[in-house]
Amino acid sequence: MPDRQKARISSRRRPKQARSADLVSAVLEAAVQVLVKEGGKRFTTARVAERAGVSIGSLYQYFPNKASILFRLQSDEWRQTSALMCTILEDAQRPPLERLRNLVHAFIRSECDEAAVRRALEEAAPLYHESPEAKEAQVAAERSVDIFMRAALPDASDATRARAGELIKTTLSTVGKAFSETPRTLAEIEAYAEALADMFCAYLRSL
Amino acid sequence: MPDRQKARISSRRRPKQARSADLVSAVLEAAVQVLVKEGGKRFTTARVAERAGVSIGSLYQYFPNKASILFRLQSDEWRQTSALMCTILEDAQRPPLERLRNLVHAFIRSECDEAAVRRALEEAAPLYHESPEAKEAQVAAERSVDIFMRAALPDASDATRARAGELIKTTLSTVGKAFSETPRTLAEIEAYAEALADMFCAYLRSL
Amino acid sequence: MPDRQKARISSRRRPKQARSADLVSAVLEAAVQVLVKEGGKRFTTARVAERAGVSIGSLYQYFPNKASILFRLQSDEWRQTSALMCTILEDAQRPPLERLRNLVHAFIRSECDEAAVRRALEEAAPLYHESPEAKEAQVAAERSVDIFMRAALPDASDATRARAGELIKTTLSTVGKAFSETPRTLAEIEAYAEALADMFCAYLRSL
Amino acid sequence: MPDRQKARISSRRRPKQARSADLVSAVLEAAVQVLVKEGGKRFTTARVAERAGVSIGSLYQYFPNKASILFRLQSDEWRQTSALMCTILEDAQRPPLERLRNLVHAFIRSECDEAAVRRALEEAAPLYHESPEAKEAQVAAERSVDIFMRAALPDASDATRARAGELIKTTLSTVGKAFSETPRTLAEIEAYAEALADMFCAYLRSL
DNA sequence: GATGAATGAGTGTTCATTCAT
DNA sequence: AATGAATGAACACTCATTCAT
Repeated sequence: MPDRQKARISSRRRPKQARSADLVSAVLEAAVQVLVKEGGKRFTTARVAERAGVSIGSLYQYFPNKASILFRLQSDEWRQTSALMCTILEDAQRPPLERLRNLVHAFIRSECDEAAVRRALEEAAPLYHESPEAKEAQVAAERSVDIFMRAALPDASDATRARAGELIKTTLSTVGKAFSETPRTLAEIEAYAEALADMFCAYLRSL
Repeated sequence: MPDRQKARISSRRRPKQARSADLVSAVLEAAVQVLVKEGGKRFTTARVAERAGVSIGSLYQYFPNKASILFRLQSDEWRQTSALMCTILEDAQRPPLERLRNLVHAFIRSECDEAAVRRALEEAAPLYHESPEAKEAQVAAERSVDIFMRAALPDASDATRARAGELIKTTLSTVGKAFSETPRTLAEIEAYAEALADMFCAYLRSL
Repeated sequence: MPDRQKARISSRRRPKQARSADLVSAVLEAAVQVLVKEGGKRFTTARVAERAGVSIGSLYQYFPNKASILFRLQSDEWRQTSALMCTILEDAQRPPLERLRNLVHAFIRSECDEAAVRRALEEAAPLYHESPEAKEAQVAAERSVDIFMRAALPDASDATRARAGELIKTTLSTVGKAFSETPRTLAEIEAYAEALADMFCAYLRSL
Repeated sequence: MPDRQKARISSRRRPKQARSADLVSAVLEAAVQVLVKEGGKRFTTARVAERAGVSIGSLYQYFPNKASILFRLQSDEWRQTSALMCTILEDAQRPPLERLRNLVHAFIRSECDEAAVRRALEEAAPLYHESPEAKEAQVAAERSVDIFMRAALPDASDATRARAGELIKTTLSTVGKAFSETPRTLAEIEAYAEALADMFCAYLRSL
């Protein structure tokens, strides 16, 4: 279907799609603002549309319902975090455990940055862990972790490696989330990340 | 009917408390059912009252508002978990790392048992981390952890010990929560708990 | 019916009735307190009963409904005010216009004293102007006014006298009410009463 | 249908305002009906919306809360009454006391007309004496009264004039209100207004 | 395509009153 | 007679979503 392809290729320049992209990003930015300034309970479509300078009707043209806005916010965040993880974990220049240590620091820092939005997001809606878009990013991250684990535990069995990878991934993300729930100083962040990295390294070395 | 009489005798002494206790527990049970069967979004005072076979008015006689029901559910759970932790951690019979391993297993199992309610609870309301009742249980748990850490890391500095204790506590609770979010087989539970315990032990040994 | 009379005569000493009188007055006092401290909107039977140290059931034994409490408060006040008016107006010692001047002063002062209760009373319920008990007191006051008017306007026609009496009565009560709506200093009270009395005297002299 | 077209043309210019004005006036009319037919206690937003043929949601689009409806009714009335007073009092053609007499008659008549709504209004809510809109009208009326009093009492001191003006204003409004509380015949209205005017004139002449 | 007025089901909560004990 | 737990109708107000223009 060449037409379709043409459309896709040229899409970025077509005025409608450009406009819709503007609208979508305006809505998303507004959503973040509403979330942070008003809290999850006061996160309403009307308020988002108003702050975005867009009519509710238009908002509903691009987002089928309120959940889809929150959902989109969440998967965007996931995508960013995944990209970060991939970049650091795949840095073949450095030895595995140093990469892991870097990852932990970067991740904890990034969690603390995004804490306000994340908190409001959770307050506003049940979290959408199962979204297809989120899955995509997760798969990429998963692959990076696998590659990393193979480098870190070259001699372990596949099962051990999988379990350890899973555990580290979960620990990093949930502990990072919990830690960032309270506002932290830079020093606290570094100290906590260091301890967490210590734990991971000790664990990997023990396997 | 001697049983009945006994019951009568003991309830006649404190008729109010007994009746109100019935009502309170009926409401709490109903709340759990509504939470699990309908989800957090459909958790309404009316639905809880109806399922409890109680009028809304009566519900509001014992719970000042909707949040207080959720809150109560949560702090009851907290109390149980804390008690469990204290019991295991303070078991001076066993060496520290064995106690830790036992704790991890018990905790993960208990998290999986309570997963449905917990999930719905989070969906229904921002979690009430700061409740005085919850605090009390937390303080007891904290103390147990301190005692345990002193046994596990007798030679470490106070700062190291505190940080390690904090990290293990957070990791156990958040990872347990995340793990229990998806339904698990017994085998999965055991394997995961074992890996987590391994990580903790490796960490403590490394300090 | 002698039995009935006996009962009536001894009523004050019979323990039951004494108790009920206590209860009634406790409720009425509590009602005033609730009215003043909580405002008309928060004037509920439960709150009144609680402050009176009485069960709601008992309250309802003596007052058929919430309105009847407010109603009773109101007619008690009316009775007091009427008594005051009668006393002053019928004071044959003084010339009519002096009596009128005294009445105006006394009335305005008394209105200012009772302002808080009156305001809350109005806020709590539509006023019960038509109560039989209130009527009784009003009739007595009416009679005093008539007597007074005859003394003040001996030569006027009955119609004129009736109209003037009616007008002065209404003016005194409504203007007094309006004036006392805002808190006043003693000096303000005296000045206002003086002006009002001036107006009445000028009016009566002109007839 | 030229009339229709004219209407259309003028409404097309401000379609929002025209429609919203319709809705607002429909709600206000419905509010008056509910107030008069059902009484202040049964004055609910739902009933008003229903009688106005409008959804509750729409009602709340134009009135932020129940009080605002009552409030609007009240201030509209105030505005009308103020305009009436200004017109009559500032009529420099006639001598002051004749203007006053005219005012009293007009005012009492208007009070009797509006009695039903006013009564229900009072029953429905504590009166909103302090509204900014009401204030505006009151200020205009105040000014008219000042001008009038200067014409009526050119030689009195400022203090005397102020007090007399205040007293007459209060008396007229409160007595008018009380008088109109009961349904009256035209003859009664005239007679009462005459007596009231007599009292005012006698008072002013006496100063 | 864009708008935003209109909708109305749904929410948490109160409180006058009843009635079994 | 006294109690106070139980009732449930009623309320003000919100907000996701639709659809006529």
